[in-house]
Amino acid sequence: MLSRKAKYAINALVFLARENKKREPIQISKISESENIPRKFLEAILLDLRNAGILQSRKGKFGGYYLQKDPADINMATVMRLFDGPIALLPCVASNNYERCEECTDEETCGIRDVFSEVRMETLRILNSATLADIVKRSKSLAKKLK
Amino acid sequence: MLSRKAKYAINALVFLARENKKREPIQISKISESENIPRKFLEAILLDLRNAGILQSRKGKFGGYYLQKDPADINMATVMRLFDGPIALLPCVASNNYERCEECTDEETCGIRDVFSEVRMETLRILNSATLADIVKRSKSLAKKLK
DNA sequence: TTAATTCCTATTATATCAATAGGAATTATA
DNA sequence: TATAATTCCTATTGATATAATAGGAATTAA
Repeated sequence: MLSRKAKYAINALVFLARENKKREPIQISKISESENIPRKFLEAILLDLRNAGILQSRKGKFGGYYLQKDPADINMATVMRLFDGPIALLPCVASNNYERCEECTDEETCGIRDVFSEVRMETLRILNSATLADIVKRSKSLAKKLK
Repeated sequence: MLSRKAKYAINALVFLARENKKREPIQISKISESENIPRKFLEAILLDLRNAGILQSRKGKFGGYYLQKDPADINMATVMRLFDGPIALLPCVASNNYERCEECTDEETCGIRDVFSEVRMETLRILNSATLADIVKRSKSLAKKLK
């Protein structure tokens, strides 16, 4: 499961992509209320997103947060890695944060690794192409279907 | 990432599928040494697998554990759920353990949910068909390629 | 009776998660 | 320049999960 941090981050980002096309500073409290995220917790999350170069901020009165990049250039894999670490389910199939499994005797012929490497590939295929823009589009398409 | 419990469980099961076709009781210490899993920790894991109906045990002298079912009928999704809970990355896309996301206002048009529902489907497609038999086969096939 | 084993409960140490608290620093504007 | 509104930053907390370990009861084969 995603941590709450990661889920809240995604919700906040999608909110900004959808409601703040002009990229003006939006206050934490505004996002917190709209997306039902505890105020102080969100504060820490947005700070992390800023330090990662995903959000920009303006301090002081009328300050707030806005997207630094185009919504089509921010994807779920990036956000998830930031808060929850590697996407891979085993350290030995991570390609960013690769680590050998301590208990493993022969990585090259490991059938378990083979399976989880496949899982990682498919998961990344989806998460890399799931950008904020894509998610907003999906929402609209779902809303259309319903009416 | 999988917990160590889940990873150790998988390693132990694959070991039994590969090395114990006759399904005789194999002692904890044997599995522990072969697979480099802490003895006492493995003990608890095997007990869980037995309580879940995946392993059988015999007590007393010459006792031990062996597979209860055919290796083709034990898959990764089942084992992972047992130790690490739902496969889904969001509670709202789990179909076994479904739960509404507290903060969510409109599940039906949620683009995030749409993405993670896709991830879950693809992941389960792979994990459901990744049986112990399949994994042993993959190992052999990898070994063949290497020589 | 004994040795070898699983079974079961409790305990521990560490880390992670989910959040809260409080105040410093910054900024717009009246 | 004073003030109100905000982000920035560090520390703390309580709860839960993780990764084990300990010790002995119960069971079984010989």
